[in-house]
Amino acid sequence: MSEVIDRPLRADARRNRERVLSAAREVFAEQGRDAQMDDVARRADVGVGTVYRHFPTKDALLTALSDEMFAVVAAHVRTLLAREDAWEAFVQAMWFSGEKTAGDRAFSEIMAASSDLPPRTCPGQEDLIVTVGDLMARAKAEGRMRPDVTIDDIPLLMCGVGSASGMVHPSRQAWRRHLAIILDGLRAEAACAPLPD
Amino acid sequence: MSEVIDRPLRADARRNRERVLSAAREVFAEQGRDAQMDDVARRADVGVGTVYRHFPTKDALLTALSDEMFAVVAAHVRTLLAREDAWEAFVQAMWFSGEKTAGDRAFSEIMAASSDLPPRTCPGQEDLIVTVGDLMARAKAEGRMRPDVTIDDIPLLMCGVGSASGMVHPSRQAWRRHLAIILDGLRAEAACAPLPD
DNA sequence: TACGATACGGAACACAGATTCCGCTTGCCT
DNA sequence: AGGCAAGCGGAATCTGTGTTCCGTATCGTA
Repeated sequence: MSEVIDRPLRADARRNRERVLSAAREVFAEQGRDAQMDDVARRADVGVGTVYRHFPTKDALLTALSDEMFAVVAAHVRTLLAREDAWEAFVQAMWFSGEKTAGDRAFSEIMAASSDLPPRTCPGQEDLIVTVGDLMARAKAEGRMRPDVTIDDIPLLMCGVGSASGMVHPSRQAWRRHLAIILDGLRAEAACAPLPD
Repeated sequence: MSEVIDRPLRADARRNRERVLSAAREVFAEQGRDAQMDDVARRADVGVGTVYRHFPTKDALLTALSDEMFAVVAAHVRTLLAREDAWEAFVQAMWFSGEKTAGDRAFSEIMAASSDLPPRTCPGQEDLIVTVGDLMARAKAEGRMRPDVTIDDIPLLMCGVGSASGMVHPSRQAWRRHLAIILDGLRAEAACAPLPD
C-alpha cells in the first residue's frame, strides 16, 4: 500500500493545474485527440514538464477532460428530469449533448474510439445512462417515442452526430440538421417497421 | 513534360500490386487508417519496399483504396436508377453504402476526416452525388421523402453511421438500427418541422 | 542460355511527438 | 529572514512509424 495522502497543492501548482486543464480543453476541442502536448503547454503558458506533473500521461489528460465532459452533460440532463413532458425533455437532452459533442473534436473522437482498450466508464457516463434511460421510458409511456429504441442506441446516434459534425458542409452547424433527422426518426409515428435485431 | 509512357508491368510486379492492394484492403478495413505499412507488407507477404514501389506513400495507398470504394458504391447505386420506385431505390442505396462503410474502418475514418487537406473528390464520389441526387429528387416528387433534405446531408448521415459502427453495442451490426432510424427520419411523414438552416 | 532492365526485400534512416530528468525557482512554515 | 520541500521549464531522450536505399533476385528478350 503506497501512502496516497494527497497533501493540498501549493498555490501556484493549483493555479497551473487549472491553466493546463483549460488550455487542454481548448486545444483538444479544436484539434482533436491528436493535438500535441507541447501545444497544450504552450497555450497554458507553462512548460511541458508541468503538464506532465499534473497528468502523468497524455491519455490521463484526455481521460480527465472526457470525464469532465460527461459530468457536465449528465448534470444538465439531470435538471431536465423534472419536466412534465418526457419526450420534450429527451429532445432537449439530445440537443444539449449535440452541442457539447459537436463542439469538441477530441470528445467525439473518444466516443467513436472502437479499437481502444476495454471501454472505460466514468460516473458521469453512468449517470447519463440512468437519467436518459428514465426519460426514454417515460417518453415511450407517453406514446411519443418509438418503443423499439434502446438506451444503447443513443450513444451510437450521438457519436454519429459528433463525428460527422466536422465534415465540410455548406451550412456550418450541419450537425443540427443531422440530429433533427434522427429525432424525427425516433418519434413513435416514425416507426414504420421495427428496428433490426 | 515527363514521359508518362507506362510500359506494361512485369508479370510478377502486376501480381504483387494486386497482393498489396488486397492486403491493404483487409488491413485498413480492420484497423483503420492508423494501420501500419509494415502490416500491409507482411499480410501481402511482400517487403515494405515493394509496397512503396507501387504506392509512393501511405496516403496514396489509402487514397487508392478510398477511390476504389467510392467507385464500387457508385456503380451499384447506378444500377438502382432503373427502379420504378425512387424512394425504395434510395433506401437500397443507403443500405448498400452502410454495408460498405460500416465494414471498413479506414473508409469511415477518411470520410469523417475534417482536418485533412482540401476535401479531394474522385470520379466515384462525384458519380455517387449525381446518382443519389437524382434518386432523391424523384423520391421527393413521389412525396415519399421529406423535401428539406439535401444531397449534402447524405454524406454526413452516412459518415455518422460509419463512425458509430465501431462502438461497443450489445448487438453486433448496431449500425443497422442506426440507419433504420435515420431512414425513418427521412420519410416525408416524419418531417414535423423543417430542418434547421 | 545470356544479358539488361525491372522489381524485390528489408535493414537503415529520418522525423515527429510523447515522456523523462535535473538544475533552478518559488511558496510555505517557523 | 532562512531553510527546504514542492514545483517548474525545457532540453534531451526514447519510441514508433513512414520512407529511402542498395545489393540481390527475377523476368523478358535475343
